[in-house]
Amino acid sequence: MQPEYERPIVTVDIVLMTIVEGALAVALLERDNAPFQGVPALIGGYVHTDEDEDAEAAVRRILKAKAGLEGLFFEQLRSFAGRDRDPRGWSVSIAYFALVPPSLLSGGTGKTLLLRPASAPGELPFDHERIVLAARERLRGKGAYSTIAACLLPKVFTMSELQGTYETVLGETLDQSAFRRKMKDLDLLEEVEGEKRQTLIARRPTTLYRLKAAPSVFDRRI
Amino acid sequence: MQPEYERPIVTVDIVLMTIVEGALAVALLERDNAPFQGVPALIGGYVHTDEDEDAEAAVRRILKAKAGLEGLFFEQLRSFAGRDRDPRGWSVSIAYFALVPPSLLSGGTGKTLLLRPASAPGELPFDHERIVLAARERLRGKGAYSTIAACLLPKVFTMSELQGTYETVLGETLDQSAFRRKMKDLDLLEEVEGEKRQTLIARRPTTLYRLKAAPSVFDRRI
DNA sequence: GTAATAGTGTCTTTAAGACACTATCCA
DNA sequence: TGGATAGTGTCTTAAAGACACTATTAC
Repeated sequence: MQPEYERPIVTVDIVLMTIVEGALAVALLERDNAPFQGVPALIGGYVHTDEDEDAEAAVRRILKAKAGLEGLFFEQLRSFAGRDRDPRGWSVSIAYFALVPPSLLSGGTGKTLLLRPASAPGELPFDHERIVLAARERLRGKGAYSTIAACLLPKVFTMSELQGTYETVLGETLDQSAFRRKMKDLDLLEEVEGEKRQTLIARRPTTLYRLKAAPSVFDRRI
Repeated sequence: MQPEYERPIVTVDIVLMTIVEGALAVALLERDNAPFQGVPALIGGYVHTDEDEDAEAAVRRILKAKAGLEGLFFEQLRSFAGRDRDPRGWSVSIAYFALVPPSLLSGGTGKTLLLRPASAPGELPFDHERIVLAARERLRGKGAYSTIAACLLPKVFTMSELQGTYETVLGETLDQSAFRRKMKDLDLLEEVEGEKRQTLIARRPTTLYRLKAAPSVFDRRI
C-alpha cells in the first residue's frame, strides 16, 4: 500500500436558486463558524462520514438542517478542489445546484436565507463567486434543452408562468405561440383540473399544468 | 470552529478515451497497489496535497507519470463520493475524462495501457464502470454540440477523418454534404497547407484542416 | 362595451436530411 | 480508362420565429 497523503477537507456547497421579482436569485446564509464567520456564503458544510451515505445524502441533510427545505430538485454541478480556495488547507467542495419555487421560501419553513441577485451576489468568501457563476451557466445551458426551469415553480402552474420562468432562466423573451407549440410537441406536460386567475383584476381563467415526469432533457432548443 | 469529521480519501480518476478500429476505447491500467492490486482500472491516484496545486494539476501529474502523456484535452466529469465505493472507507473520486488521438498512443511515449471497448470495458473495480458510463454519456452528449470530437484526432486532419470521428462518437452515420455544410457555417476550422493521401491506393488528395480555437460548443446539432 | 390575459393560425425563415451529381487524382 | 475518395448542388422536410388574429373572462 502506498503511503497515504494528508487528506483534504471535503465539503458540499449548494447554489440554491429561486426567482425573485422576475430575476434569478441565490440563497446565502451567514456562516456559523470560522473562517468567515458571520459572512454570507453558499449553503454548505462538511461531509459527515459517519452519517452521510454519499454526497447527495450530505446535501439533503444540509438543506434540511440549514434551510429547512426538503424534496427540492438538485444535481451535482462539479467539484472545486485545490490548495488555496480555503484557508484551512487543501480542500474539495462538491458543488450542487438546487432549485426552489419562491412559494416554498415565503412559507414558514425556510430559515432566514439571504436572497441576492444571482448575477450580482456581492462579494463571497472562498471561491463561492466562481461556483455561483458555474451554476448560472449550467442553469442557462440546461434551460434551453430541458424542463428543469419548471422546478422553479410549484408543482402546478400555468403556461404563462412556465414561459415566464424560462424567460428569466434564459434571459431572453420567447414567442408565446412557438413556446406553446414546442411544449405541446414535447408532450411533457399534463393538464390538471382546476381554474386559476393570475391577478386580482378580472380576466380569462387559465389551464393548469404539471410535469408528467421528473425533469428531463430534449434534443432541440425551446 | 466546529468539530472536524474524519476526512475522506480523495482521488482523481481519469477516463482516457481514444478510437480503436472505429470504436471508442477506454484506457485502463493494472493497479500497482491494494486494493485490487493487479486489476485493470481507470488511470487514477491520490491527490497529493503537498505537490498538486489543484485537481487539474493532479490529473496532469498522473497522466504523465502513469501513461506518459502530456498536453491532452481533459475536463472534469463530476465527482463520485460515498461510503461504499472504496473498501478503504468514505471516499471522493473527482472524475475526469480525457481524449487522446490513437497516434499518440502508438508512439513510444505511451506506457502499457490496456485498451478496452468503451461500451464493454469488462468488470472494473470500485464504481469505475459507472464512471466510464458517465464519460460515454458526456462525450456523446457533447459530441453533437461541440468540437471535442476533434481532440480524438491529431492537430491536422481531413474532413473525412473528422466526420468519421463524429460518427463513432455519436454512434450514427452522418450525411457528408450536411456535415461539411455545418462545419463551413460554424467556421471553426481553418485550412492547412499540405496534401494528404488517405490510404495506400491511389485517389484524389485532400484538404487538411485544424481547429481555429480550443474545443468549443455550438448551439445546434451537427 | 373595454381591459386584460389565454390561446390559435399561418406565413416566413432557417437548418437539417437525402441524395445525386461533378472533380481530381493514380494506376 | 476505371476505381476510389473529395467535394458540390439542390430539392425536401422539419423546426423555429414573427406576428396577427380570435377567445373568454370581470367589470
